Amino acid sequence: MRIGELARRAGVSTRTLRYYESRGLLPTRREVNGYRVYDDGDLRLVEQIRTLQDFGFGLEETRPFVECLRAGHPTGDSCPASLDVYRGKLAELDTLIDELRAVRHEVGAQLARAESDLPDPPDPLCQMKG
Amino acid sequence: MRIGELARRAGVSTRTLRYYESRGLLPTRREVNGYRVYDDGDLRLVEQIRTLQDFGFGLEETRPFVECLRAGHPTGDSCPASLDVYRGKLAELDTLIDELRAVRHEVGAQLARAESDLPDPPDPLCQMKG
DNA sequence: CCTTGCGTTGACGTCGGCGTCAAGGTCTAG
DNA sequence: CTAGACCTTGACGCCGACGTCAACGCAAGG
Repeated sequence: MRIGELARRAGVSTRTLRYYESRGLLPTRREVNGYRVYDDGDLRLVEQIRTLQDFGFGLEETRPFVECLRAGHPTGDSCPASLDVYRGKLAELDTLIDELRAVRHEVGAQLARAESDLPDPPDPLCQMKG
Repeated sequence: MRIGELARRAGVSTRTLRYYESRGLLPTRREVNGYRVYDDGDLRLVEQIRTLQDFGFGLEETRPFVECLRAGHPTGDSCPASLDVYRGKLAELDTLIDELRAVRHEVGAQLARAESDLPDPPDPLCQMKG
């Protein structure tokens, strides 16, 4: 399989695949003419990367998973290093969510205060008259 | 007051102030020699911008607040446009928080599954022997 | 021979909010 | 006169994950 087919099957662009390769996440096997050649294992690598990316992982954070798969393990998270990344991400998410909730609370309070200072323009069809 | 003093009092860099000006958020009054000149009202503008930025608002989102202040209103959120930004941000935060919680749930599940498949290396001082 | 559809590398563009020079002008104190 | 502390504009750098374009090679069909 060449880069175009892998791209189609993985649902990414060829540019993305070349970028992953430049980051050392994909192997660099070539045909005689210089074309990149891939197999189903490489498809799994890309799928693993995409899954994690969709979760908001940075590319570097996917590296342990990729290396785990390339080492022959059944899944990308069959290795301790991957689990550490999971744990780190959980902590990061917890922190972030807490911060966002605090901000949400703040903004909500500001909105409430501002709304009470400046009551919104009354409905013209249902205006209070006295 | 000139740019350096405003920067100190607002706790930002002069670069930041010039950037705000380039975005049309700060006025462009000058002394005879070309130096920028500011007053306390401008300090309030910068403080308003910083407050919102700390909440995660983009610069463009601070514009209604800034214009509201510059229009002479007592606070940046004394205008309907500002309230709309508040409301939009609240919706955005709610969506984002929900997404992050979903991701957190997913990642947590993956970690649990992977940990059960690959129990962590037992404590070397308390290793099971039989 | 020519087109079509693949592939290749290299390099610049994107987005936000500035940081960080570079090269110069202005004003004040000594 | 000079040092220094301030100011000016302009322009490139940064981060991440690519998009997009240029200019070219390779292979097959008509």
